[in-house]
Amino acid sequence: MTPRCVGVWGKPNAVLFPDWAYKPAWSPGSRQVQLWHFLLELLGRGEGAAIGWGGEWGEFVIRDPERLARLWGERKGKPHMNYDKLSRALRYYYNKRILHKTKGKRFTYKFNFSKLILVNYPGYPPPLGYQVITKSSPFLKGVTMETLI
DNA sequence: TACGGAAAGT
DNA sequence: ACTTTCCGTA
Repeated sequence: MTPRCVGVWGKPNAVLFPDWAYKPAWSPGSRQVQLWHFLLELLGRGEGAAIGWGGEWGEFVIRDPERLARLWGERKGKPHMNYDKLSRALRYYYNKRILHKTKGKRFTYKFNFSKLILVNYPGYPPPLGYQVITKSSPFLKGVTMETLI
């Protein structure tokens, strides 16, 4: 099992999550990408046209909602995807504690990284050019690994 | 813009 | 299970 996806919080710092994050429990063989994986992919690539990190830890801003929806639709083979429907999927993340809304800030949401288990996966090297988060990573600002998990 | 119920799709 | 689709409501 290797880490499959990389999200970046201000290069060169990186966030890894393991292979099993792609697999819904009901379907061990499924590799269907989930929306929050996709968002972290785009954020990690620093492709700032559609989406970018916000000012706080885990916060992100959708800069071009319909463009983001189009990209998501392409990934999932849903040509009629739009922001209305994508945002409904984001709202389903509220109860699951994967995301919450940054109230008062347009198109701004925030990852609940503590729930996402976005910590380094011990025993595996980071992809080239990336750095694994550790307890002492300065941008964690005093948040411990135990807190994140 | 944003929310969340309801039902359908994969 | 995780959306996608649709839509009434605030």
